[in-house]
Amino acid sequence: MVAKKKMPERRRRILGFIQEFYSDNGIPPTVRDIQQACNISSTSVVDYNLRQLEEAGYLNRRREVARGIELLDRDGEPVSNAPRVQIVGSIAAGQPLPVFSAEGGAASEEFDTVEISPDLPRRHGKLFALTVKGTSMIDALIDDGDVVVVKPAQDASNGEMVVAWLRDEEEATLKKFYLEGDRVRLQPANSTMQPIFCSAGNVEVKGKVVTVLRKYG
Amino acid sequence: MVAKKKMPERRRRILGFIQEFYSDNGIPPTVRDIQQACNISSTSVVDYNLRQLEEAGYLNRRREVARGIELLDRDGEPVSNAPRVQIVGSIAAGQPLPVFSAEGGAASEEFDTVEISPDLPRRHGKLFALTVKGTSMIDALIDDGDVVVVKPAQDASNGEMVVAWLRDEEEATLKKFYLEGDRVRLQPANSTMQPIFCSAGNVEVKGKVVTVLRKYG
DNA sequence: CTTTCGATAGAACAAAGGTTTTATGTCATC
DNA sequence: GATGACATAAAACCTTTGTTCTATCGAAAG
Repeated sequence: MVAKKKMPERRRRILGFIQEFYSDNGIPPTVRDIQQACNISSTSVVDYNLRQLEEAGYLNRRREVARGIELLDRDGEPVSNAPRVQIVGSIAAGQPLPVFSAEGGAASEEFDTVEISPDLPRRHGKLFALTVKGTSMIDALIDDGDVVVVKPAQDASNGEMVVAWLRDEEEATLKKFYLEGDRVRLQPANSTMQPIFCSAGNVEVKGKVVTVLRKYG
Repeated sequence: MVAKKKMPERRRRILGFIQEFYSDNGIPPTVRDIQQACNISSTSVVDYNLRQLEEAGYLNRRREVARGIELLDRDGEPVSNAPRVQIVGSIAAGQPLPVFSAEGGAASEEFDTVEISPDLPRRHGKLFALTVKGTSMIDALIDDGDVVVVKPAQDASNGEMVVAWLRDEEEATLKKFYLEGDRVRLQPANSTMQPIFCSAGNVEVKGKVVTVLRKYG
């Protein structure tokens, strides 16, 4: 059994950045890209850390090739070049949502991600994902364990599926959004279920649902 | 309307090579990679042709960046190398399923396809997809218009989500499969719904559900 | 207190890779 | 035969980018 030491903070950050950069740009970052993004003073430090990461099996470096960094998965296989979005937290009735740092501040140390279709970020830009806990979204045809991919937004047009935060109830939910006069109708995706009505002031749109990912098996 | 002249052979070759190289290596080729692969005597010739291709909208060059070639599709959007699966038909209660030509003969050029995550074919091999018509699958958390990605199979292990054909009822459905003695329990994904029981002989497994795709907006 | 080791720095070097410059060849057109 | 767009060459040039060298620092080990 290979001992798994805890990875230094900076190293983890580097790994995350490579992932993000590759998703965003379709090509791996250079040593200096990493240096800049992670506030590292010298390229040699980046090189040092990359060597460590390579030895630990997290990546592969093609020598004598520019941008030769290749991320590996846990089986040592090259990671797919499909874009990935971060799972920034979970959503469940009654639980507060995680803070949305759409800008992706220096925070976000967890690099739990899901692979998505390349056309999603192309069409919608920056995205994030939430894990659904529990079956409270069952009326939106979303099951426990499903992952919801969301585009950040503060408002919505009628008929769009949104992540809505109900202030009074202190509850997050996924519903279709309809503004009707001074109140909002939140319609479950499931046509056999009844809508929720509440005052416009009570509804805070957090984002629009782009897709749902469900794992079988 | 922009006149579309026929592209010189060499240029077509270059374009093809870039595509192939990127698929194989996960990073775009350098000017010199192209030069070598296409038997071109000088990098300047490659550069010249790349400029032509860029002007014609086939690709994008990020200046002052190594390996900055980015292929574009007909809409001028970055091309995706994500795999696609064919939508071979639709599934709805009471309707026969389309014939499964798992081998996917040379026929069927006309079919719609959906883009999927690269890890799906990597894990499951050859796949196909079905459009869900109507809300009869609502108990499986699958809505009208959803697309179900399926791996061909003739049998299933307990707990797997399958495309099942019920002989007597002449009905296709999506359920979790459980063989219990001489009968089969078909359990909806939705835990609030009741299972269906029927004789093992009445159930014909057509495939295992790998994922569900739902479009919002 | 010294040694050792992981981690960080700064600077320079060297190879890779994008771009430019200048020259040549081809072919259709007038 | 001259003209000009189009394509090809060879070689140099210079920025980007990977790599190396040497030095420092703190914490754990002896």
